[in-house]
Parts: sequence; C-alpha cells; structure tokens
Amino acid sequence: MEASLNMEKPMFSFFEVEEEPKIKNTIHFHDDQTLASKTSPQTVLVSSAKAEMGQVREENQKLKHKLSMVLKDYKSLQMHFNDFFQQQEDTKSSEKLAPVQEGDADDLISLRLGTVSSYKHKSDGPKKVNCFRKIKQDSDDDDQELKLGLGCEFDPTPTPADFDNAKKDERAQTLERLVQGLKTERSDDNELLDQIPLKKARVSVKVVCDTQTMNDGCQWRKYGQKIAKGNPCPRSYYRCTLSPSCPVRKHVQRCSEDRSVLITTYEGTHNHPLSVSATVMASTTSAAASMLKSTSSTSQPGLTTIVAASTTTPSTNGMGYNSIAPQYPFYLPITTISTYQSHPTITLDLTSNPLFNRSNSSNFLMTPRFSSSTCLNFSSPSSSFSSSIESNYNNTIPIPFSYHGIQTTSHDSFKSSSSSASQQHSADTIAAATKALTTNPSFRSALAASITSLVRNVGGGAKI
DNA sequence: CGATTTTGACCCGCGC
DNA sequence: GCGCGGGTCAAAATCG
Repeated sequence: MEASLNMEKPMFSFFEVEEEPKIKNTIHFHDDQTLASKTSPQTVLVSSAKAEMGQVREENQKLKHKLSMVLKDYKSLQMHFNDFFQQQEDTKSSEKLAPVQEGDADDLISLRLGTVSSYKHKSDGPKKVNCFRKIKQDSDDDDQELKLGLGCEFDPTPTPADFDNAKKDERAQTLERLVQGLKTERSDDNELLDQIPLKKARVSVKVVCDTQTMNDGCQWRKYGQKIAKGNPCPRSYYRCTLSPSCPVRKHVQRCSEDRSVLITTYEGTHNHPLSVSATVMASTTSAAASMLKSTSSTSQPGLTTIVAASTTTPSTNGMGYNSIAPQYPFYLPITTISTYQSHPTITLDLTSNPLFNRSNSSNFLMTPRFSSSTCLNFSSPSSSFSSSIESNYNNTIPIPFSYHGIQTTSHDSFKSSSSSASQQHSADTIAAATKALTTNPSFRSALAASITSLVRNVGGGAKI
C-alpha cells in the first residue's frame, strides 16, 4: 500500500513535467507562426505541427482522465482493504476470548511464512504478516486437528485498481475456503521424531536455471565456497543480508548429473519482514519444512521419502472452492524427504514437471515455471505470476486440479535424480498420490501454504 | 569507499 | 585420537 502511494507522486510529476515543455513549444510555435505567414511551405509545417500538438494535448487529457480514474479505483480499493482489515481485527479480537497457547508449539504444525516469528508478533503488535493461525481444535480424539486459517494481515503492497474488487474478494474468499478445507490431523507417532536428535530442517529446491543463483526475492551475500565430495561443481554458501541478524542461510550447487539443474538449500527462518516475492519462496520452504517435520516421523533417518507423482481430483470435492480454484491446474513439485548430515532435508524438485518448462503460460501454475531462459524470478511476480492468474480469471477454462502423491524409496535426497522423479506418471503412482493426498496432513499443510501465497498474490501481488 | 566476492585457514562433528 | 568432510571465518581482492 505504501509503495503504491509512493507511486502516485511520480505519476503526477510525470504529467507535470510533460506539460512544461508543451507550454514552451506553444510559445515557440507562436513565434514561428508570425514568420510562417510570409512563406507558404512553413505555413504547412506549422499547421501540421499545430495539429500534432492538438493531438498530443488530447492524448494528455485522456491520460490525465485515465489517471484520475485509476486513482479513484485505487481509493475505493483502499477503502475495501480498510474494511477488510477491520473485519480481520474484529475476528481476531473475538478469537482472543479463546486464546491459543503458543507454548504448546509441539502439538501444532507451525507454518510461519518466513517472517517475524509468531512469538514476536505477540509483543510487536498485529501489523505483520502471519497468514497461518494455529487453532487448536477441541477434539475428543487423541489427534489434534490443525486448522489452517488465513490471518490475511496483508503486506502493505499495492493492489490492481483495474481489478474488480468484488470479484477479487470473492476469489480470495474462495481460495481461503479451500485452504481452510485443508484441515489436517497429526499422526500419533510424531513423538518418535522428538526422540531423534536432528539439526535444523533444510529445504532444498531443484530448479532448471542457468544463472549462478535463482532470484528468490531475498538479498544474499556469499560467504564461502566449497567443493563438496561427489560433486565437481562448487557449492556456494550465502546468508541473508536483508537483516544483519537474519539467521537464514542457503547454499547453492549445480547437480552433478545435470549441470542445468540448480539445487538451492535453505536453512533457518527469516526474522524480518519480507517482500511479497520473497515471501512466496519463504512460505513455500517453511511449508515444506513443516511438512518435513511431521512426515519425517514416519521415515527412518537416512532414508528418503519421495512425494512424487501427480494426480487429478474432481473439480468439485465438497470443499466449496469450485467457483474459482479448480480452474487452475495445481501442480506441486516432486518432494523428497531425507536426512543429510543429521539435517532433516526436504527437496522440492521443480525440474520434472512437464508444465514447468512450458512456454505457453495460459495455465496458472502454483509453482513458478523454470527454464534456462526464464530462470526463476520471484522478484517480479506481477509480470509472470499474477498475469497468469488474471488470464485464468478472465478465461475461466476448466482445468483439473492436480496434486502429487507419495512414494517411498531409499536414496539420498541429493542423489535422487530427476530421472527417478520422472517416473511419476504411472497409474500406480497416481493411485498412491490420491491416497497420500487424503492421508498426509503435512502435505496438505504445504499445499495450504502455497494456496495462501496465491491468495496473497491475488490480493497484493499484482500492481497497477 | 562501502559492499560484495574470493579463497585459504580454521572449526567442528562424525565415523573408524 | 585421527582423518575426512561440511560449514564458517576473515583478510585480501574486486566491483560499482
């Protein structure tokens, strides 16, 4: 919102600057006109120039008119936002009557979006983003239910004024319903995980990218480089420089088997606000980490669980999202879970999905597309990401809603090649995927986080 | 001149 | 205890 407000001034000054030389030109032509009355060729030139000037003025007026319309739209949208915030505040204050015990974090799956920790939110006030609220459900069962609600404390980012507000709200609500429909239950055997002393969770992202690192919206500073064993390609170590105290680190390494594949491994949680674009990745990785947290309880250390394959579900599944959501093809990356150097690691393989490398962007993808030419660029979601959303809004082509399922192997995550992942399309895997979808709560959490990213992109990612 | 990258040295955990 | 390998540090070099 702030950025958008700042936009106003340059836009105004643009028109003001544009006008000044025109006034000068008018005076100039006036002088010419006096001269022109003596020579006929000059008269023709002057009259044509005059006509041109008239057109320019007309255009200028039109642009001014458009600008005022845009500003008008923006203001009404801003009012909608304020109303929305107010509603959220009301909702939260009512929730405070039944407060959630943050101290019981062990019983809940945290889906922080890589922003300020939830513990800080308590003291810092309600202004920061925390799209997932943990709501402990009263349940007679032993299982504790995890509800993925949308805090919807949107980042102060601009919104598209040419986007119909009412429709947009409806879409956001529809997606919210979808997210809320992904309520998950934790498995009982999570206690086993607590007994295994593991280091910080890591999230690896495999993408096809020909640049040194993929642009994930964050600012990184390289602090080391090593040749890791078993891979001739050097591994580069980066730390987040958006905040001096940010503990987030990542290392980047090319896949030894396919040099075009870039493996980026993230570790830690950002302790500072992130841009929308960076939040997309942060939310994806933190969701994956959450998924890792609970799923790893069922895998043995050193073993690997591959959440692979894709499957299709009916466009209406009783979750009440069929008006919008099912129209997006919904692809999640092939996901590998393992322990590496005592670090629980989840690998999101974004290299194998056939749609990722599609140049035709008429279909919306939950995960960004990567290719050697269009390297992942989270910093400009409005251009490729959001435009895809909008094109789907407009076209409303019914496209199945697809997920990935689960498969289990015993490979090390970093050695799991995309070739093994490419076997995802077998009928067996599809069946397994369907089963996994309905049984794996963490996977649904990850899915929910991605959906929330979408909601936030719809709400605040697109710019005027 | 400050920020970033490079690169060798160092530290630490793990397996033998 | 020793060696290996992953990860980090920090001084020097480079860049904008």
